[in-house]
Amino acid sequence: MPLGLTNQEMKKIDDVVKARRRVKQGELLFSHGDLFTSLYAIRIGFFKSSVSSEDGREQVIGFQMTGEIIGMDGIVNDVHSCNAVALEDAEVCVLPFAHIESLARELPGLQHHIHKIMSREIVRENSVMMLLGNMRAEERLAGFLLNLVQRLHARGFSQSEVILRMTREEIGSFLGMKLETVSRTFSKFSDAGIIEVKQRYVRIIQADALKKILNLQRLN
Amino acid sequence: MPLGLTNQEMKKIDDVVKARRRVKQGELLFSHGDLFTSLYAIRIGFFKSSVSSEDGREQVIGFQMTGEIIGMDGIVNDVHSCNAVALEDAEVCVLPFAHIESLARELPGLQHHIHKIMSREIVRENSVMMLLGNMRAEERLAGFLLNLVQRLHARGFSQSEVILRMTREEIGSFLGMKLETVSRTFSKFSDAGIIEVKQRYVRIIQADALKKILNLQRLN
DNA sequence: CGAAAGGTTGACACGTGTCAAAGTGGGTGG
DNA sequence: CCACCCACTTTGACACGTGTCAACCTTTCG
Repeated sequence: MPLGLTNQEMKKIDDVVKARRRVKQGELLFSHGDLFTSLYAIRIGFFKSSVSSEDGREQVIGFQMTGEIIGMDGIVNDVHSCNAVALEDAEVCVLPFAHIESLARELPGLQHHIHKIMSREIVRENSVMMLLGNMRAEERLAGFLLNLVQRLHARGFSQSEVILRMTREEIGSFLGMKLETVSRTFSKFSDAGIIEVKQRYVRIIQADALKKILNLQRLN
Repeated sequence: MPLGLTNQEMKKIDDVVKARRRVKQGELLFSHGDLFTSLYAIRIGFFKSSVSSEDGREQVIGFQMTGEIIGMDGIVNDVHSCNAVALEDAEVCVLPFAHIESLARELPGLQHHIHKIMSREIVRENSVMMLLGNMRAEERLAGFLLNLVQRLHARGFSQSEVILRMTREEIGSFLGMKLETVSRTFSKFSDAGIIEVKQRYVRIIQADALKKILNLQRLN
């Protein structure tokens, strides 16, 4: 909320944001079919969001971390269409959407902020579609790693070291590839000296090499 | 706008919606880097939206038709991040976003409507991610065709016949496959008696068969 | 300490990409 | 108004990246 607000206005927002909810590792924050009432602002922890097809296949549509907002899929039909699972013990602010809307009518800055958050999600998904539609395994994984460390870095963490919160299978689901291919591609990067991998631990040695893989795709 | 509004309120909305813009076939409504000022409601015509990577590859992220709203990608950074091209002569309503926002503060129904539109776009992209990440060529094309005729049918057109407005290459870009694979998959469906194809003309003979291909994916 | 879950690696299969050639249709200029 | 041309589509042969299946290794947790 980076906006010039009076104390009174800040207080109104604080009131909406009061409720907290803890979600243990592996538990659902919400799932497909749940009534939509609120958005959630992640305070602590790491989530994955996914949709599933009628025949049971899962597609991870994103990984969310501290400061990000989830639940916007539920607005259109008053029912959530995707699942949100905590990948580690987590805590969220519950933001009752009806309150948000009424507050947004009073506070133009808040209103615009909400529009931006939804637009950002649309733009993010656009770039995931590029990744899924146009890129090969190496490019996908390079893009995934760079995006992940960039977001972690923005939150004060290392830009070269990560402990992954998700399995190879979940990474693969997100990137549209099988877990074996994820594992093999990690190994390939490791053999090339671009990263160091040991299970969930990943250290990026040559970020430039990853960027190169991401951009100059078809030139190898 | 399916909402109980007074005449006065309707008039305010009409004022915002007054401006029109014509876009000829092949022309851009907006493109990557353009300043964002407005959303656009399609009155007539058929559009494709796409993003492009730094090395020039294009990913079609959607096809939009009458009644749909485009341009929401621009809100987050005040700059459009994707391109919108008319696939046939088209006309849109220009909806200046600042006006929309101020009006939405007065009219809760309009406000919620806007949130729904953005949420619907997020949900749509979720299902495209499922398609790109989990499905094979036949399933993708089946899903594409069913979605297309369903939307056309909702607008009063036939639910079994379509004249495609886009090339095989554009379909392929959207579905994450090459144009030859699109063509081959059309032929395969045609050989199976599921559809009739002649260039841009497609007639769906067995919608059930398409639905079956879409759901029972890995059971062939 | 043992079992279960997750990760790595190998061999092979298969779907889709690539490259090439030929067919089709619509728009435009003569 | 017709014919040519160009963009688009179809189809074939082959290549290659990723999926599949299986075995084995590592780590975590009860």
